[in-house]
Amino acid sequence: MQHQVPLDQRKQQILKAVVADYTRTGVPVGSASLAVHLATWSSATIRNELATLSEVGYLIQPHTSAGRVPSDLGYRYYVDFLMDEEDVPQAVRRQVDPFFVVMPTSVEDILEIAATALAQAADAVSLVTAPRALGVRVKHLDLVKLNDGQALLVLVLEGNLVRQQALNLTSPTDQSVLSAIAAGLNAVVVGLNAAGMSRLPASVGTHAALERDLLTQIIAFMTVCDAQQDTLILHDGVRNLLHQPEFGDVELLQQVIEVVEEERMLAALISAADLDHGIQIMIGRESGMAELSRCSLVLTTYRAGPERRGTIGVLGSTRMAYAQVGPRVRYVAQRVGRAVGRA
Amino acid sequence: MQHQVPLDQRKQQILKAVVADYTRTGVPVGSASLAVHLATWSSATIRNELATLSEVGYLIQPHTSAGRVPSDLGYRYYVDFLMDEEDVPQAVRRQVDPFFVVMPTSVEDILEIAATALAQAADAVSLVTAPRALGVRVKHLDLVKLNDGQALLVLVLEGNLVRQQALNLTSPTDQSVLSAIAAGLNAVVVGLNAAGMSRLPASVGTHAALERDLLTQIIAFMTVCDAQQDTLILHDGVRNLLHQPEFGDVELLQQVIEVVEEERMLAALISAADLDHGIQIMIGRESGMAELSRCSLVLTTYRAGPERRGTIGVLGSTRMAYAQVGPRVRYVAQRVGRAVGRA
DNA sequence: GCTTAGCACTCAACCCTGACGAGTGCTAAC
DNA sequence: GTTAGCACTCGTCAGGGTTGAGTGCTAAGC
Repeated sequence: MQHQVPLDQRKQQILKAVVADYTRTGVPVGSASLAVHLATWSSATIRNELATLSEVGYLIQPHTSAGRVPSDLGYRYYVDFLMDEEDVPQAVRRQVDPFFVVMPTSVEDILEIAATALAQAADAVSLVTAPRALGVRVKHLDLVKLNDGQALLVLVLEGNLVRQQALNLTSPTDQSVLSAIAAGLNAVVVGLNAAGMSRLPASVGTHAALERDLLTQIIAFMTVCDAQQDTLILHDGVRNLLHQPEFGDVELLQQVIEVVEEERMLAALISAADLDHGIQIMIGRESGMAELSRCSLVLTTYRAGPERRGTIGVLGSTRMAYAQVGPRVRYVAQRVGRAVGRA
Repeated sequence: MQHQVPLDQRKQQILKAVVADYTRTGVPVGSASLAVHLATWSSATIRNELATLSEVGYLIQPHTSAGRVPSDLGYRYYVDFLMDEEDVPQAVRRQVDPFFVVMPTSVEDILEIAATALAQAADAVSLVTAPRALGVRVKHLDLVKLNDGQALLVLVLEGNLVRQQALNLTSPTDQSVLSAIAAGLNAVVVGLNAAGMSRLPASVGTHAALERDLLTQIIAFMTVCDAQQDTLILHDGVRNLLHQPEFGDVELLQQVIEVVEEERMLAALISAADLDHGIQIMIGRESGMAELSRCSLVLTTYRAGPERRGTIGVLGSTRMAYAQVGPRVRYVAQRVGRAVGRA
């Protein structure tokens, strides 16, 4: 594949017009219809330019006598240099905002709401990951006796993220003892993350051995939480793919839905994404997944604090309206960040 | 629509053969191919019988010169009187069982796993509701201070179902006070459901007013949990619909996926289902939802105790293999019930 | 030398047609 | 009551002609 050939002014205008037209109609765009929008030049001139744009790989002709369609590379050039991002329209804001006025208590609830809101706002499949627990601190913990051999650990993390896990008891232990241990741990453990907890000095007291053992199990569980966090992906809006003509082909649709439902593959993709600078857009084959060769991903980070970040974005056709989708993803990301931060 | 016309022996055999053939191939079945299976009669005889079966509404002819397809009513007759349920094959058991050997701690995790397992086992969309919280008892509760005006209630219900909710504090209250109140409530509240809690005598002690107020909020929240429980539906396996020829029509597919993603509508349907006797099968338009006119639901109840029941089942094409799907749904339901019961 | 009108050419999409065949209903004979 | 035979129906499919959108190329114009 060629790479980022520089374009003169006119070629840029034409490429931009092709993208705009094709995004709107979904039909390969020909020189004649371009000549209407770009009245400065005749269709013949445009035809010549289209030919060179095809040669350098920015446009593709589905067949000899068809119009042009932007290639992945063409979209890439458009996104990098030509796109004018559009403001999020009032109508969309009014659609999104209500989702965030009800104040849910848990981060999970917020994320689920966000997925629904974004799917609607971007008319695509939305993807949302939980804020990375790495660095997340314990707010409170509790131990509930299950039976002689087990106790249930209830962890309240920052963001009111509640996690539970069965812990093994080395010997039968009363609820009162468990409560005492929980109280003792709460005194020292609050505000620490997994790393901080493992640096705690050995405890003293009547139940030191048991306490130490439980703490080890708790630290292990927190590490598991960290790892799990990365693979959890909520999604919504598969229905939005269905009314798009490019997914009229059921084969294609099936592949995409399988990837979305499988989550694992998306998780790998998303965690590999480099999100430090605003929005990341992966176009077509750039994702590296054959199944998504006709799809693009628009991802960004939401921030609910210096160390609490998650990923949110959409998966849609390569033909999506990037100029609209980007800002909308950012808009929802901002709402989510704020909501998660409050929680 | 006609209703349940009784059939003689031969018509029953023919109807059964039509259902079997059509379920296998997805193609309207003609008299000739039936004559091969039912060697006792000639194709002409069968043709006559097919004609009467069509007249009474059990079969449908897509067009004049096509074979026959079972109508909703035909499937109903088949399911009620003709179907021989098949044992769940070893292969499927071996596919399902591993899902339930890892012991997750929370009911939610089990349900999610169950959805995946059932989707795979039945090759359809699986639907799982949480066990109804009505009658579910509190195992443990805890109060965590959020800020001067709010505390986080963490409820551990039977089945290690953890629920959290922000409660309002009438006045700024220290964590130590909250812990004391939690301890006091734990002493009286454990083992009670919402109804039982509202019958508690007025408490005494230093924080009686606050405690009373919080208890009211807790009871309100538990009631909300009860209601929410009914509308929560997990689903998995939308991908399984895609490789079925009847959903080659994207229109149809879109409607079905919309209903599944919407959840609300399914929740209404499921809660209306009468599940006291084993398995309930809703065929095509029996569900009353136009969008699902080409789909059937096979639902059953899983039991994790006398008062802890949820619904599990599948949504698939009307052309599904009822004789296989029913037992598989029951099989997974049994596993789920057991797993939830242990939790 | 860049632009553009003109023109021949290409090729998917569409429609029409006829052959095919799966399947039917009816009739008459067994 | 059953069945062989037959005319009939109608969807499917392949072939063929037409259409039209769109191209590339060329030659004339500015």
